Amino acid sequence: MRSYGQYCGLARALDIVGERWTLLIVRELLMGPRRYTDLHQGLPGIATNLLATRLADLEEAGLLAREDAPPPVATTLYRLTPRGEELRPVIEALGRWARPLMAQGIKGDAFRAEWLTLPAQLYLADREPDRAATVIEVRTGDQPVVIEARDGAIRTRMGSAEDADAVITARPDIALALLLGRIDLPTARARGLKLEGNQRALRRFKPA
Amino acid sequence: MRSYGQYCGLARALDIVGERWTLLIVRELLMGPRRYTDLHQGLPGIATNLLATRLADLEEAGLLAREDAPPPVATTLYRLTPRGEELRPVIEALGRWARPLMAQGIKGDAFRAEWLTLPAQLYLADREPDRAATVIEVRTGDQPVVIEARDGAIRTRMGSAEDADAVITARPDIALALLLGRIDLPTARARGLKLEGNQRALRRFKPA
DNA sequence: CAGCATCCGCTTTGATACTG
DNA sequence: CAGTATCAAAGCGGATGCTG
Repeated sequence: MRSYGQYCGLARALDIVGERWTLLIVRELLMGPRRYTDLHQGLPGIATNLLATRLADLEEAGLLAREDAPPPVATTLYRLTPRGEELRPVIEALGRWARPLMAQGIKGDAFRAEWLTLPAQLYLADREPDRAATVIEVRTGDQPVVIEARDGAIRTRMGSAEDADAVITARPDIALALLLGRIDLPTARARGLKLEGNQRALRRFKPA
Repeated sequence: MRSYGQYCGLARALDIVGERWTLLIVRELLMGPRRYTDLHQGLPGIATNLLATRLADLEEAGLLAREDAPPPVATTLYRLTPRGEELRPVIEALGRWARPLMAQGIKGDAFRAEWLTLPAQLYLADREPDRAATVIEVRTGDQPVVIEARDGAIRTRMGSAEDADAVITARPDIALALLLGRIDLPTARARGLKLEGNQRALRRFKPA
């Protein structure tokens, strides 16, 4: 554990969460407790030994705790402690700063549908908070995601929606550009996006 | 420039500002334009070649720009671009998260008076916004700092105050603990703190 | 002296293989 | 499934040298 050796809040924070991969591990755990294998799959590119040492460091720093999963599965789960959860505003601030970076397209980068949660929460707002909920399903590759506008808030969850108002199938950067109004529907379609259901559902979402 | 290669805002942000020392350089520049030598002194422990490459990376990423200082000095200044300034909320979020870490005392860490700016802004509030300004000078070692409560806001600046209501001379962790109300004045005095002037001036400040 | 670039020993990281 | 072991490559810290 190398330290900056400075009596400065930023430096001490970075002593704990500033190493490579650490905040990305926290990102994964902010979506709920995970098994080692889940984390490894959610962090493409990380070496397994690094993941193991980071988890040990985070546990020692009091940001996460191991726990035994309930009987049927009987494995180890990693869960953020309250102190670890307190990093959410940090990750949100970085996520907001990153908005222009997401507009640059996916290039050759890896992508997991779970990662849509962050931009959906940070970049989208509900244009019509007083109307009944609008639900869309987004299919970008590995897993479908449900994005829902309800009561002025945006919620996301993994999985399919029986009652989706619309279903988008597209590359993640195209889907995001459409939802954020950076491109219009014809342009998105020209870039391979498929839309089923009621296309008016999209208007429910506006850039935050 | 190593990349995580993930289409995720957090990962892309960390591709740019996640390397060692980078956010600490931004911390320095958030306090105003600096010369190379100022930066080197404000970042105890950084290797000079690392500072040079980080500055080049930050310039290429559009977060800072070099400029020539006005005639009398005639040197190069490094200044954050607007995009670089937008990192302020990120550093503030990390600074807030670090609050318990600052309570752990200075241990053997290096300290610069300028670093008091962050905790003063983030951890202190004005208890009596309607009264005339209260000004205190804090002497912690290298340079004096002025902390001022005025109109409900906390301001800091480097230097001395002619008209200070009180002057504190102490180790930075002791001064901070006193201002934040974590220890009382007798305890602080027992730990070597000296207070001149009106000790009621301290009551103007409360923990944020 | 300010502003780097170069070199060297050490630490961290990444890729892969292996184990209970 | 959940890691540990191994080793090469990259990154870092410190010292020193170069250039205006």
